[in-house]
Amino acid sequence: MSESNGMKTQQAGEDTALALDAFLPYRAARLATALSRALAAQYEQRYDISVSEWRVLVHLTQQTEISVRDIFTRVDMDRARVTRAVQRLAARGYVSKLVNQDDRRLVKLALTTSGTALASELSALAASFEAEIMAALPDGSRDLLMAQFNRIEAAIAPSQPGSE
Amino acid sequence: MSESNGMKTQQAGEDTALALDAFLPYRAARLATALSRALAAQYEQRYDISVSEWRVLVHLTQQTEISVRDIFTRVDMDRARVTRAVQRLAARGYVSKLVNQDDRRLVKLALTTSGTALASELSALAASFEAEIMAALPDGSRDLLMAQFNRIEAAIAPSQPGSE
DNA sequence: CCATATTCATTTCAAATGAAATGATTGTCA
DNA sequence: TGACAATCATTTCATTTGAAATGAATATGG
Repeated sequence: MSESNGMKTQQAGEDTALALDAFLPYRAARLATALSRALAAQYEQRYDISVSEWRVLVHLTQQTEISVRDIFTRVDMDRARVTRAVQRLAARGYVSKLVNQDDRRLVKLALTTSGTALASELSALAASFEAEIMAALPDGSRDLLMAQFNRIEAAIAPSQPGSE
Repeated sequence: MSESNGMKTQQAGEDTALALDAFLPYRAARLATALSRALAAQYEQRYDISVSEWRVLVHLTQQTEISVRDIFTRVDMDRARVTRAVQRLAARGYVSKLVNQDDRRLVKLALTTSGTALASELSALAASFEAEIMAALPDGSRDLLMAQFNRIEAAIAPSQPGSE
């Protein structure tokens, strides 16, 4: 680097300073990546599963015979990401992918036997990971947090452009 | 697609099902991207500023004469991301970049006059964005949320491998 | 019916990302 | 002092990402 420059610099006035540490969007992002990293550390190498794949697996645990669209509309991933996660899972035999004969544009996804087994292990891991964290919070924190999250998401949604 | 396959599929047992909608890491990630997207929609095209750049700008608002390291250790971005955000901001005259003469490995970052002006506008935008959301929550929710976030992050940290 | 629009899943392509390599500088300690 | 380690910012490179293009299938409306 060598850009000796003569630009004037200036300290921001106190009035305009935003407290980043108390700014919700920033803190939410920081929390999310911290949680995601810590959890992923527990399964990524052990099971060779990415976050995207994990989400698809868990989603298939809740509902089977489902399409790519069903997943990405519910799971905060775009089409491409779901498609790619499913490809990797199918290639490894965890997920079966069939054409829906009622509407041949749709794909019919389901866990295979080994996929079900894997999802069970991952779910157990995830549950205990979360339990460990919640243990550090007062009772009832989980419900309170979820209620707050719901309200925040609801407050954002209205101004959002149509979901697609 | 044509992989007609004969894999057996199987519905996961109820006992192993994880409620994704009540799973903290997932909900935190969903909340974070929703907030980030909604906020970014307000400044990205208008000011042509990315999320990374926004974070660097706001951080420089809090503390000036700072190094790349100072930022990425506090702001949940890796070195490369900070370096690149700073490059773009410097190229556009919002940030000045000088060599720290006390330790010539370090860079000395500061907002320029126009950078300060931009940061002020962005901070105001961010504050009102957040205020609008918090208005939808009961009084005291912000402090409660921050306290919960702090506790959760603290609960994660111990098991984390060294910060680098 | 046929033409056109719409809805899916996938692929393409450019941009963003982050881990590791690099080069420059400073610290350490024998 | 002089070798070696450590630290910092940047760059490199392979991977991931997501917006838009594509192709296939279905819906719609004349």
